[in-house]
Amino acid sequence: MWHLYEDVLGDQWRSLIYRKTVNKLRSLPYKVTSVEQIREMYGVGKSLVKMVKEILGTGQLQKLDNLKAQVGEIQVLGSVWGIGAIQARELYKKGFRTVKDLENYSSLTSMQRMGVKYYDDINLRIPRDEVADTEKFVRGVVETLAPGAWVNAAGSYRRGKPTCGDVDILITHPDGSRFTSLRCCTHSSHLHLLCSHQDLLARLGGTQPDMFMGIFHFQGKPYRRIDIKVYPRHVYAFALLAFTGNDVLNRKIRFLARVKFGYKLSDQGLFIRESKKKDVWFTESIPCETEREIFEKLGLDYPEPHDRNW
DNA sequence: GGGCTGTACTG
DNA sequence: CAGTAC
DNA sequence: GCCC
Repeated sequence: MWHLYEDVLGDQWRSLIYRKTVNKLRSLPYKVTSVEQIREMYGVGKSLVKMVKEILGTGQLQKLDNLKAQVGEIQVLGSVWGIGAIQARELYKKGFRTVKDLENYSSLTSMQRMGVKYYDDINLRIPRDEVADTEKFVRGVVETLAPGAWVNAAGSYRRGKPTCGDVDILITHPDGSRFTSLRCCTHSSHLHLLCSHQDLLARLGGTQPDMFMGIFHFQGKPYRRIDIKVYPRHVYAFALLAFTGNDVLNRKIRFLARVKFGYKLSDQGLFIRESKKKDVWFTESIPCETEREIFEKLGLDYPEPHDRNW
């Protein structure tokens, strides 16, 4: 249901609530059999209780069935990488119905084109072993470019998930002076190094040289979504935290950082908000070498990556 | 009623 | 800027 | 959607 709100209706807030609630109920140590078990839960209000009640009673949810019927084929369009709710509806209006319909449509962005081309592969889950192999492979390539560099697969892989939706790789170098050579990793010239192994298919996004978002083809496996990002060492802990996620955890701690401390937390640091009269600006980042330090600065217990699946 | 993370890309 | 993605 |  939250997919519907995300991909078709473009209601990110309902989508978020539904997703959070499903995860919440799923993570309970018992199976929900009565609404009394959830009535008091924070973040579960009248509407959700009602929905759960209906599901428990009838085994289905009318609202969802109606929605599905209404939305029909638009959802498929909205589930393409690079196509959001608005474009999905636009395309539907123009007569497109399936992903295949989009194959020869010229007015797609490069991201959408790739999303269409590899639609089936991209939507497959990736076994974590394969992510580990990919990480190892990238590490090998990077090592030849900048010996001593750190290469870590983040994302759901790092959170210990058995399968992943994409591969998210972070790179840094403990020696700052080596960093410049490292940034080349995401430059097209060095992506060619990866390409020469017939593994990296295409470059996309990021004129900024330290990020790559694209498609990866590895060892005859299906085509996979991969992000590679290069960060300077002094920011690495923040990047690792941000791209390990999950996103709900990020939002939670960023929100807390702001309202409780007046901080701004992002993948590039922890900044103190300064203001004088109307002007607001931020300080240099509070230095943190490790994720643990970041949590400490925010007065939070350190959660292991596998405890960040919110 | 208004906020709900913060950042960067494309077009 | 809107739209999309992470 | 929920919470303030």
